[in-house]
Amino acid sequence: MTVFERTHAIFDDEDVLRDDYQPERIEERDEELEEYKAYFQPVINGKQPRNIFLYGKTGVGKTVATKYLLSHLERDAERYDDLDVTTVYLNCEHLTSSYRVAVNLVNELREEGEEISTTGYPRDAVYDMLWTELETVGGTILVVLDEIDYIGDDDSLLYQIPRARSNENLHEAKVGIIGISNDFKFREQLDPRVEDTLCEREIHFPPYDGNELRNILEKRSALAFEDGVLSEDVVPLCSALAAQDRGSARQALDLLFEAGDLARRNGDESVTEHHVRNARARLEKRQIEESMKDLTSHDHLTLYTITALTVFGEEMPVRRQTIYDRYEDVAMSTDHDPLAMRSLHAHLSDLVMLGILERHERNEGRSGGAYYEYELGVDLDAVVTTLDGLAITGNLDTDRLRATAVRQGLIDSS
DNA sequence: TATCCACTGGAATATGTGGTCG
DNA sequence: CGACCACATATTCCAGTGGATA
Repeated sequence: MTVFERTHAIFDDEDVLRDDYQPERIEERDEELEEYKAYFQPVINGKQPRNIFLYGKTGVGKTVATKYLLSHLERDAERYDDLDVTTVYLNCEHLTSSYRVAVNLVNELREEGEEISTTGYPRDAVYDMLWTELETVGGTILVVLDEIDYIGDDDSLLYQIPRARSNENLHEAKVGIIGISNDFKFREQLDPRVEDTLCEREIHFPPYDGNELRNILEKRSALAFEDGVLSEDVVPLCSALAAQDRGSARQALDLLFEAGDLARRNGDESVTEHHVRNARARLEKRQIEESMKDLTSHDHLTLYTITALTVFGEEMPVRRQTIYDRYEDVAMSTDHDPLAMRSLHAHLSDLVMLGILERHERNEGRSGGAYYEYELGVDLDAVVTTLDGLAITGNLDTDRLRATAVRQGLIDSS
């Protein structure tokens, strides 16, 4: 009997498919890079840097292009003795105010161990610290604020930075902001004065089409996979699926990686269309589960309530009052104080925004009035799996939930 | 066409948490 | 310690809303 068997290596270097991989060459973005490069020219000439605003959906090369150009810029600037270029990269994900972004910038610029805490200081004190740090660094400083739309409508920092010199907050340092956003509407919600300065140069990154994605995937897969393990139709399929959806290279690369990973785990010799299709389903499910994990406890209770209503035979979709009645019981049985109706309503709206719930508007006029009806907007299996892993549902019977759902054919029994 | 139902959702305000500073 | 700060969440209050019906 054979105990050990040689497995087939699928990947040569899987890191090439990862999010943080920085390719030697950026594919399919020649025009954008050309434009982008031109906007950096003043920096090399020793002038005040321009503020630049990049926008485009996720996975269309904004961040990769930025990191690529900035690393070249820093390197090329070293050839000039009178030039001192520093870049600071900050991802603003979850930083929902100017204050938080400022705190994170200060910490980014400070030595390890010298960081400040995220609350407690007056706003102006943090801004002063920021000016001090920027002055200490001096020279030309390019601040990249990725996913800047998280900052919402509190844009005072974006107003202050470009004006720091004329307000005598900065003397030595020349600061330029590079704002990156997924959401073009963000621009419109800015204060007009901020929009003027921040968006003085802007570049749009369009989604990739199928052919572009195919080229990108071919270049990457040549490095990532062992020779000959990809069957012919894998790259075209990943490209086509991603192109149909959002035109995101990120998505196409994730799909390719996941397909390879599945093949590896199954001990298969090659990656086939079949793996890609499975990978897609797995990624979708995982994405739903991820999005549900960072919700608040009352979001989870709300979600549990609706799931329970779905599984235990309530007529779907359900109205708010029905949800609320059940929710009160659920909250009590898990040692939570039930929230007021208005708050539950807010949680329902949040879940709708996240696509986890669906909401239908109904209006029965004088006799019935206007109201919403809610139901789950995502795969029931994914919801039950997530709820099962949560601490708050400890004394709720998620096993019975799943068993009942399976019995009713709402979930596959696998 | 005015009415009226059963909500919705904005705004002001309150509460609780985790922090600085003198 | 007490005064103060930022922020996430809740609560309270209530002016709309849109369409079936009298």
